[in-house]
Amino acid sequence: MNESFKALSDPTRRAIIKLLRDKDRTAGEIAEHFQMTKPSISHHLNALKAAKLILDERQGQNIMYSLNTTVVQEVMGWFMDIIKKGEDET
Amino acid sequence: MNESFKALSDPTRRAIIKLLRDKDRTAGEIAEHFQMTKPSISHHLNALKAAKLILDERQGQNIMYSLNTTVVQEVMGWFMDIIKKGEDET
DNA sequence: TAAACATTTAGATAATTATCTAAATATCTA
DNA sequence: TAGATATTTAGATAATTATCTAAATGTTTA
Repeated sequence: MNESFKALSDPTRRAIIKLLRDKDRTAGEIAEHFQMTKPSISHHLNALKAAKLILDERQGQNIMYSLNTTVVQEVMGWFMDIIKKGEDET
Repeated sequence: MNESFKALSDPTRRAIIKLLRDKDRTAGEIAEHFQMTKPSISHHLNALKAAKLILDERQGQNIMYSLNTTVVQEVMGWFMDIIKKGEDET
């Protein structure tokens, strides 16, 4: 969970997640959306991968990245937990 | 929003939020829960305050901190947005 | 008003991280 | 198999951040 929060603390990485929300994309396609070198994007992809927020699969020359919605939901659960407590105080 | 995510990337700060979920607490009460100096906790409280995730109000000698659930919900909304997209793809 | 208490601010240091360039790895195609 | 393409890894550097001690600020009470 800590890895996830750390991964999400960077705006570039959150933007990558939003890109992957729509459809799976290769590392190159992802990199195109940013004014940053490919190695830097690769570094960010690694952080997201370490947190299991995204999944990678090689497809020929490309590596296709996809969103791991399960883990996104897990993190969202942390927030739900914060919000919901207090409800049962009635 | 970036401030919020940055603030949430630290485990101490997330623990502080969980403490405030149950009830409002003074800076001293919060500090008691951690093996860390009060200035360090103050630094973390500042980060949370900068993100508007918590609110502070002086009460005599103490400063009482409380959770700003509105902002917590806003951040949770970011996750909802990630998850919900794809639903309307049917 | 002086002493005590609660908290923050300032300044220093060590650790982490974001980014770059250069080089390595993996795959495809001619 | 050689060259082209896609991506990552390595190594360096600059910026950010977490933490500490010491000092300052604000409040209460005797």
